Amino acid sequence: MSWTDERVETLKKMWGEGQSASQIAKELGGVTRNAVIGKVHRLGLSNRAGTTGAAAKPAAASPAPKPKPAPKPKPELKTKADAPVEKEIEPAAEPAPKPMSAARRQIIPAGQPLPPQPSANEIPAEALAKVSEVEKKAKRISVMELTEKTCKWPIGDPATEDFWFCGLPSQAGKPYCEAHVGVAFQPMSSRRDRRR
DNA sequence: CCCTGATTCGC
DNA sequence: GCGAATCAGG
Repeated sequence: MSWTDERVETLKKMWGEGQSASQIAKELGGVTRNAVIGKVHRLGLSNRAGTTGAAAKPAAASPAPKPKPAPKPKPELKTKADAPVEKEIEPAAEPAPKPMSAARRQIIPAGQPLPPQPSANEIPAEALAKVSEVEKKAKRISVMELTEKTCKWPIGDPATEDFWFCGLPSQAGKPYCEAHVGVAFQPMSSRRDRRR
């Protein structure tokens, strides 16, 4: 497989959405995550808004600081009719005030306890914030799509259609993604350390 | 062991 | 330019 325009586009899009290299590779097919990562680097778009595994690398001590300008403006591509090019979503910019749709707007019914939904008890505000942030990127997968490797954090009210699972990649063994593990497994004494 | 991205280097 | 192998880390 070669990096056609389309494939590169998909790569950019997904990478921008925060998808992992392996997920992108899987989506594209015919390539491994290494290929994806390699391409990402060659394209100059490496760092994203916070990665999981090993992001920031010293990159050795190369005395050749290469600033990467290359904004790479994209010339308008006009074909027959104005095809709805694409809806580039702004990467981690601002928190975007909850654009909740009417459906999702549904307020929590007082009485029926929602799923695990942390009783907002002693959960660190930052953790909760992280969760709500993550929920925006959630894949919204159905129960059928859950695997050993997807976050099984339920979002919404199971009694309505307004329900889905996070679906983001879960970490080894754990049933939830990083963010949800944070609020799911609160030791006993909430926070303690904090880095970054 | 699962996963993540980063880097290297032969092709 | 490409990407497997390797590295480094969670």
